[in-house]
Amino acid sequence: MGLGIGDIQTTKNTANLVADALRSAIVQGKLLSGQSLKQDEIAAEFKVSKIPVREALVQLQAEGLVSMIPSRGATVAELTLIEVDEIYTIRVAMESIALRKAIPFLTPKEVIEAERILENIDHETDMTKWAELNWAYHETLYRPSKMYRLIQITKNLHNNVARYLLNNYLDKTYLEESQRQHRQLLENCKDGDINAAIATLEHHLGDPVAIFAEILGKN
Amino acid sequence: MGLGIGDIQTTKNTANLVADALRSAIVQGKLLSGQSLKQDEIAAEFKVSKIPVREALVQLQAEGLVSMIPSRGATVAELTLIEVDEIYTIRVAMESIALRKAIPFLTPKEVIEAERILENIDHETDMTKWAELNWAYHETLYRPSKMYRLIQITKNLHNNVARYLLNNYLDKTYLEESQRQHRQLLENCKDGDINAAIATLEHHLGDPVAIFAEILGKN
DNA sequence: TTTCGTAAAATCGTATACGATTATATGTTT
DNA sequence: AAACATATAATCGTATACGATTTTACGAAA
Repeated sequence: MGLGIGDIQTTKNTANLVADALRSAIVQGKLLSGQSLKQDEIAAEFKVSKIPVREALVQLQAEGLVSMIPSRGATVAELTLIEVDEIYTIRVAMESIALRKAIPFLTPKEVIEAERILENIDHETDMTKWAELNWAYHETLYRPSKMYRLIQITKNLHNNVARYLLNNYLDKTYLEESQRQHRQLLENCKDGDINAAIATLEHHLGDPVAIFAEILGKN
Repeated sequence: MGLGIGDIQTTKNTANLVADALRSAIVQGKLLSGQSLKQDEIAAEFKVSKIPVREALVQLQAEGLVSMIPSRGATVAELTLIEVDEIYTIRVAMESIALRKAIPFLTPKEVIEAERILENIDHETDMTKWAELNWAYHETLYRPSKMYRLIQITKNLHNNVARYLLNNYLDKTYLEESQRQHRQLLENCKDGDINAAIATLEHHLGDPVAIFAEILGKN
């Protein structure tokens, strides 16, 4: 049956809940890159034993958010600019595939949902929620592709760069430009213009990389 | 520091070893799709407790090889043909990126290694080892790209379809054709002809999908 | 026979405990 | 003071134990 976003998620076990909490903290930048993640500390914080904490860390390591070295512990994964660039390169390819496949199957349902999310983004001031809405918007456009694996991989990559975005990048000028691009992308999708949509997406995902490179150049 | 194939892997813990063993068994088809993976059984088999077994299962779930439902256990992940198709679509995109980035940095070292692997494939009769060598060949060509995340993701995808390949697909005709394509790809790479290399790769990765679709049509 | 309910068995989930490994502190020698 | 050795503390890794959940077996009722 595979993955699939619509899968019935029964109840989560403790490890899943811990992983969710740690993932949020990392993506939001509350846990900084390189910071050590001590099993006992985390276990105490969540009032659980180390067993589910270890499982959560293994999960997050697989997602690229945590680095683990046997017997030496876990840390919040660090990202070099080269890796950020790699991630955006992968994202452009993956999300282009998703768009190409999804656009012919896009229905008013997704369009309306996307528009609703864009309005929420307009009024959102909390950057953490902004990042969540940002991904929710993109995923809405990709979902009709039914390429759930691709979407999951891309979401992980998005989580990995979200920290960079939130810490180094977001100013009002960018946020407005980002929204303009979101709206243009949605227009392209509504028109069924796949090539235009992909071009807009490439532009949209290229901007952050350009700015990161500039930041790097200054140091 | 990130992932990176060259990372110093200190000693592996028990969970890593169990994950390695289970991964091999799944990729080789010794554990069949849908088969349940009981923690106590696996723990007894490897003469360890359930704790590292659970961590191994979480790891393999993240790789897409295992499905887990809380309180109900783990099974070897099943793959629909639609998912196999999705995986090959992603692989073509990812490996094209890797080739494009790698070819300008390809050195005689990788060329010689790739040729050596191809000779080994010629003489390999064990299909399990054939699959390993097959990936080793591809990875050799991608490594100069230094896109270690992309390579890791792609390797996982390869592992996911290897079962299909090994069970439904491999006959002498295909193996010979596959090797012809491998050698053509290597020539394209040596020539520095990126577009030709990508075209060969697309053809190489398209063949299995076509055959799978044919199998599906019969059922 | 089928359906339902209940009891028993199997299996999962995790807290506790303790040995193993690594990191840190302290003192000694050069 | 710097380098090394040793002792101590901190942390990781996992076996054991036991409660919780799910599955299975079995008998009663429809």
